[in-house]
Amino acid sequence: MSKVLVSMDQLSTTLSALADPTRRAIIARLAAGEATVNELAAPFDMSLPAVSKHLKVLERAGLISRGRNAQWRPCRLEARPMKEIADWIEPYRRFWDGSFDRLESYLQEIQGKESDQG
Amino acid sequence: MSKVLVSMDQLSTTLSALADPTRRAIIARLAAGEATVNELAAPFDMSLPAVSKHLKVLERAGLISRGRNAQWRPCRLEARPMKEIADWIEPYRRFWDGSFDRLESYLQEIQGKESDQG
DNA sequence: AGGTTAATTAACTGATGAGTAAAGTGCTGG
DNA sequence: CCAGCACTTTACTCATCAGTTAATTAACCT
Repeated sequence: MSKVLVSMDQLSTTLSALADPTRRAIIARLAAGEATVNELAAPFDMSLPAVSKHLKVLERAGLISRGRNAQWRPCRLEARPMKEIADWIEPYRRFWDGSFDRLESYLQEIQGKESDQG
Repeated sequence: MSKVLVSMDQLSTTLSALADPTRRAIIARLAAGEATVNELAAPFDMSLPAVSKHLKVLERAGLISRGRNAQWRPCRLEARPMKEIADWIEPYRRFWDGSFDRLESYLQEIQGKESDQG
C-alpha cells in the first residue's frame, strides 16, 4: 500500500523551502545582491555541505538561480515564487485588517453567547 | 551528538503548517465559516485521525482555534499568523513588481559583464 | 445504563529532512 | 602538472512527518 508523493505543487514547495530560518536568512542576504556559496555560508554555524543542500532546496523551489563564474557559483534571488505566496495569501487579508476584524469578533461574541444558552 | 530542535520560531511554524495542500484547503474552507472536524474531513480521501492531526498542526501554529459545542469541536480561522507571513514577504515585493524588476536585471547584466572581464 | 456519534490518542510504518564527514569535481594559478 | 580553492555528491544518522488501524474519551439520546 505504498503512498508515494509524486510531485509537490509549486506553492507547497515554496512554502516548505521558506519554512526554515536558515533558508530565509539566505534569501534575506541575497536581497542585498548576489553572493557565492562561501559568502552565504559564513554567518552560519554549520558545514558547507549543509548550506549547499539548503541552496539546492531554494533552487528547486525556483527561489534562487545560480550562475557560474570560474570556480564560484554566484547565487541570485528569484522572488517570483514569493509572489505566488503573496497572491495566495492576499484574499485572507480581510481576516486580519480593516473593519472586518471588529465585525468578526463581534460575531464571535454573539455566537458564544448563543451557544452558552442553547 | 544529538541536535535537538528546541522550539521553532513563529514564522517557521506558520510556513511549515501552510506548506501542505490539505492544510491549506482546510484553511480555505474555514474562510467560509466555522466547521466541525467531520465537515472538514469530508472532502479528503484520508482517515479522520489524519485530519485531526492536520488540525492539531494548524492549531499549534495559531492558524485555527477550536471551540466546544456538545460533542462537536467547531474550528475557526485565525488569520493573524498569516499576517506575519504577509509582513515578512512585503519587503520582497519590490523584487517582483514595478520598475525595479527591470533595474535589477539591468544591474545583473552589468555585473555579469564585469565579472567576465575581471 | 447502554448505544451512537464526534473526535482524539496511541502505537506503528515508511518517507522525508537536516545535519555530518569524507570523497569527488572542476577550475585556477604557480 | 599539481596544489589548492570552491563547491557538490555520497553515504550515513537521527528526528520529524504523514498516514494507517485500533482503542479511548466525551457527549448525546432513549
